[in-house]
Amino acid sequence: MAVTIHDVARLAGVNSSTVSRVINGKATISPDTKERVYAAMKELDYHPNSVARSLASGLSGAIGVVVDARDADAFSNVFFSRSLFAIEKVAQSRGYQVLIANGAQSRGSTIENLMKERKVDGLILPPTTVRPSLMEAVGDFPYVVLGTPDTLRSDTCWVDNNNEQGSEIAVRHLQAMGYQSIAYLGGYQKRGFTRRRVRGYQKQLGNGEGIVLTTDGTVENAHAATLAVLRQQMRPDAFVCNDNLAAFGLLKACRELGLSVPGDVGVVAFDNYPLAEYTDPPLSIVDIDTSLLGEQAAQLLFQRIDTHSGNQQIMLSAGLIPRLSSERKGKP
Amino acid sequence: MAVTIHDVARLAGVNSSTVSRVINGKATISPDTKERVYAAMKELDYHPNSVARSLASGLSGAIGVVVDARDADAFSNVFFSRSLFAIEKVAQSRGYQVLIANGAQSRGSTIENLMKERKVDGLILPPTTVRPSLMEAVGDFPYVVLGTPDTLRSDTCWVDNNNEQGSEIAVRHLQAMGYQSIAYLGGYQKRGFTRRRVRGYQKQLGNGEGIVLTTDGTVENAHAATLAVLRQQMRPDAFVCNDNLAAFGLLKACRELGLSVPGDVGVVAFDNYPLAEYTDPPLSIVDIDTSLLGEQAAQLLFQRIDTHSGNQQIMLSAGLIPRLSSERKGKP
DNA sequence: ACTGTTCATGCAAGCGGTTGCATCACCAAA
DNA sequence: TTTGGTGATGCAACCGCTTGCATGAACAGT
Repeated sequence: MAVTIHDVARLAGVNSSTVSRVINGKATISPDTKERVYAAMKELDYHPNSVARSLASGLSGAIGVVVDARDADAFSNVFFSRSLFAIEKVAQSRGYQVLIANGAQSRGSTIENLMKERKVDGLILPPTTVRPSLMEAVGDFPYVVLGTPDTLRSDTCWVDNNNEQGSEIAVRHLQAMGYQSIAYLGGYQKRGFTRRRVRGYQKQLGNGEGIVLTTDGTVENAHAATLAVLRQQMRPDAFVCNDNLAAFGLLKACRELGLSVPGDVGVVAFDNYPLAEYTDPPLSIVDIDTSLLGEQAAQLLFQRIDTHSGNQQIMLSAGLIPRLSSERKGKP
Repeated sequence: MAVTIHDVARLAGVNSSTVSRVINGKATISPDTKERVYAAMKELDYHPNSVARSLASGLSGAIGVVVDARDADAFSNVFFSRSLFAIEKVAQSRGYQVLIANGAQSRGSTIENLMKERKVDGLILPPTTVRPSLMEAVGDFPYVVLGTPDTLRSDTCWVDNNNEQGSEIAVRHLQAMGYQSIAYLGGYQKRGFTRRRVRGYQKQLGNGEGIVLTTDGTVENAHAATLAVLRQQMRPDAFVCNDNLAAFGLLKACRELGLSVPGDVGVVAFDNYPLAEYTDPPLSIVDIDTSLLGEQAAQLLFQRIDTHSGNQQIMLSAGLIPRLSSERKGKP
């Protein structure tokens, strides 16, 4: 049916193993033969069957990226999507495919199947999936966690940004701009990265200080929570927001109460969504280079696939993008 | 190394072909044998090697989703991400893997390689990739276009939402709310879906009417363009925006000029981004069910994979979600 | 001229499944 | 009993490529 390596070999007058060697370039082949083989391949429009290759070589030629997405919008999360973009880029440059799988909507164990059925040569996992039971099943199969796993083990390989430090620079910035009563808004405390952000916030403020407003992650919730707090006598004059959605809720509450941002209230939010620059006022952001995160994760994964070693933890620093929302207190 | 079907066969005291038949369930096997085989599989923790399976069966067990993404944020595009989510769901229910590939950042022809190297059994393509040259190479390989291809051919299978009708309901709604001079804001005219939206807008207005503001798709551009137009003597009193970003630019311009939205200016935008509900004012939206779009595309693709027939074009209608931004003219 | 290397290539055994055909036991119908 | 059918299973080829080992030619060293 399709053109095979044997057809090429026949046309070039050589053995199929020679053709294979030409394709893979890992043997000495006479220039003359090489040329004939290339000509034959071109003439027949030959494309090697990647499945047969995988079977013979024992490598699937794909890596898997697992997401823990319950609803459709989880995929549009910039963290995931930018990382994915970068991962795909690295994979493509290595001739690898990227396979995505939603860990949340499967019945069985997606991850185990992906590895045990040899569908992928390595995995990029979200921290939520990393539990002892899984780790046992995984064994020394190459994987990298995109984020910090809750159960820290020295043999787990991960890439994350420094959430604690991100909060610290946010708080420091707000303090430098003259804000004195800084609250932390948002996020499920269940999530590891949120806990770390809160910890960084508290650390920077000094012991026991601070107000942490926990929300369920929705804009409404952030709106309601801040509305309540801002009505109090001793209201905070600045907020570090766990994400852009929380900031949106906050901005809305400020508008409703006639509080000016900046001036009355300073705001810094995590994650540089495309729209963050265009809110009213533009949001100051703790920026995380999620592309770089993805790139590093992919590179680390390939290193592990190649060498079955290279156990590393990579922590990237967050940067601050100051915009109007955190301008000096009392200015307008 | 790994457990194979032969190991299972040996333990169960049968031939490997019997084990294969048990796994695939497409032959009569005595209950007794079946049980022994299952027991052996469980005992050895056997997982069939999907690569070997693919080779023997001639099916890769994966579908490919191609994106045309130049920058990292293209992946976070709700259109893409919600569709992808739905596609993955359908694929998973069929035991298929989803492989993503960026058509824009590859050197060679991603699409051709994906099919010719047998990496996928079918493809979901963006309309931008559908050119005659490719179609020839594709032959009768199963694929579905997610969007309307520019070069319409009756044998091309696609799923799209009705962009013309989307504009029409937007205009009709604004008219019903008392707005009289409605402009269309945004979008590269190069993109097919934008052209269709503009066409629908013009059609609903009647011949030759209307103002179309073309932008490069950025918020800045939309901002600048609307700022200029709104300063004119005879300014439009409403806008249909090609996307949420354009609406953001518009809202900013209105704020700066002291125009109230709604009241002075009415706004309806395409695409229901999560934040659209929380802008100031909340945006009225032409809503496209991208999840459904993805689901239909995947189902259609599987139908074609199964039967190599089922040539269809599916067009879904858009709906309107009225919010504050298009409230009655002159109200406040 | 003889032997040891090196280079280029062929041979054939896998990789781990699937599947058409053959086989055999068992049972019903003639 | 003979014949035909049917259900359960084995045999072995095959899917298309990779790779260790064998072979033979060419060449250099002595």
